[in-house]
Amino acid sequence: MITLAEENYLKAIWIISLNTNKRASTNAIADEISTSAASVSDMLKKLQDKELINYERYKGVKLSKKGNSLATSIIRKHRLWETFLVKKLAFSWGEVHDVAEQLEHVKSDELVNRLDSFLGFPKFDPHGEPIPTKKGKITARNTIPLNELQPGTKGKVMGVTLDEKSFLNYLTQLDISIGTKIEVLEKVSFDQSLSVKIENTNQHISNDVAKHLLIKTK
Amino acid sequence: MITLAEENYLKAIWIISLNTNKRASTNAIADEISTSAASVSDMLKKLQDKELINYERYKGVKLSKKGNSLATSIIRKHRLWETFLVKKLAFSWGEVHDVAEQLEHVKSDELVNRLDSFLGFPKFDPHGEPIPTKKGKITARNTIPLNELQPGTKGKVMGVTLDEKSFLNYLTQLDISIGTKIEVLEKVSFDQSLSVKIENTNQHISNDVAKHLLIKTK
DNA sequence: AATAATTTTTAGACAAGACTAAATTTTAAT
DNA sequence: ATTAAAATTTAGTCTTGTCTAAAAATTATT
Repeated sequence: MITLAEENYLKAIWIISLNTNKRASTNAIADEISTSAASVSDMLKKLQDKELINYERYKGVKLSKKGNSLATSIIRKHRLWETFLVKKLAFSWGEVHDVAEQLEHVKSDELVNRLDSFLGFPKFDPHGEPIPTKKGKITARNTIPLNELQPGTKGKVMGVTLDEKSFLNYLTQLDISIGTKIEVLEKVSFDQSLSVKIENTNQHISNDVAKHLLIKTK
Repeated sequence: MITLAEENYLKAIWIISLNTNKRASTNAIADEISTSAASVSDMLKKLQDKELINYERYKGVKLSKKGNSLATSIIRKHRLWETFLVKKLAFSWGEVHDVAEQLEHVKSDELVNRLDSFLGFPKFDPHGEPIPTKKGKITARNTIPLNELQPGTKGKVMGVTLDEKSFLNYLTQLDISIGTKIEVLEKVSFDQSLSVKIENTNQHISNDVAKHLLIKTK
């Protein structure tokens, strides 16, 4: 049986590996999970014993096949629940994360699969992140971060890559959500900030915001 | 902050007090929660410190106002989730208990209230048990256990008072569910078993089964 | 290549919640 | 009213997951 704490570690390692493609370091995990490096070290040993990760002292970790499939299923649950909360219970973007963080740990394959079916087997969650299938397959997104777009390009917002309340609230303020049409007008080379047209009104946004917005240019 | 274990204890005490109307004994709690009496003793002290119960050594416990309101909200969550599972995800009676047992511990008032609204503010769960409102109000049922009915009486099954897989599966086998019409034909005084007519076919059921079936005689 | 800085691990404690065995209190039975 | 039985509590351990401080290993810097 896998514990709640173990699940959170697996998820953290999964997320870090996704963003960096390297072995996850002890400190990175400690950071992701908001705990001490010592606690991480302890836990890594336990996960190693259970063969959920591939761990060498001082060298960081990688998920094992078993560990990866478990982590993927947690991500699947998290994103399905977020979809449920937004689509069915009318929560807004910013509010769902904490609740989904709890719901993702409910253990029942039957439940997840029925929820999946109830939602119509969605491929992406409300943030635009792909939802792994029952078998662990993840649909690739053909999108590009807004900050990499050339001036003059038009596209549609397909997702975000940062799940933070303050960020999502700011987007709401800018009138940006999934599906919003956006056009890059000008790029300031000094600070990489962008002038953009959002649904016919001009706005100026920082590179920090732009890099977390996923755009499909068709 | 209240822990998961504490929530389970409060719920156990709530359930025992409901059935007996007396102070809950240490052993009864240990039984309900499948743990040792020693563990219960330990926990009661902690709950006392938090003023969630009213506890005197060797005298059993009663929920405090605060404890009762917390327990009620857990029951509310449990029954709302069971309703969701059956009504929206098409689970059957017998399957929902274990999953609801996990879901009831998810912490978010917003979630519960939206779920309640999504389900149309149901007053009873799939087993016929009343669902406490947001304010803790519990609708009384005007029903009577089947074993207390006189021969010749007709009624409708409104609920069950035992949430056990084997029991619920047996009911399915007998073709009994919420809303089923039932008529008491004869009562065997030796073992209190009953001859009943269920949707036009005659069946014979034990007192043990009958006492857990709630009937509305109109 | 030697030293400094950083990262990671080990050692030792602690809190929550559980257990078994033993002691104590209450209740039942003679 | 004693004694026997049952219920409850206390004492002492154990596991999980966390922490701080100190030690060890790795990486960076001069």
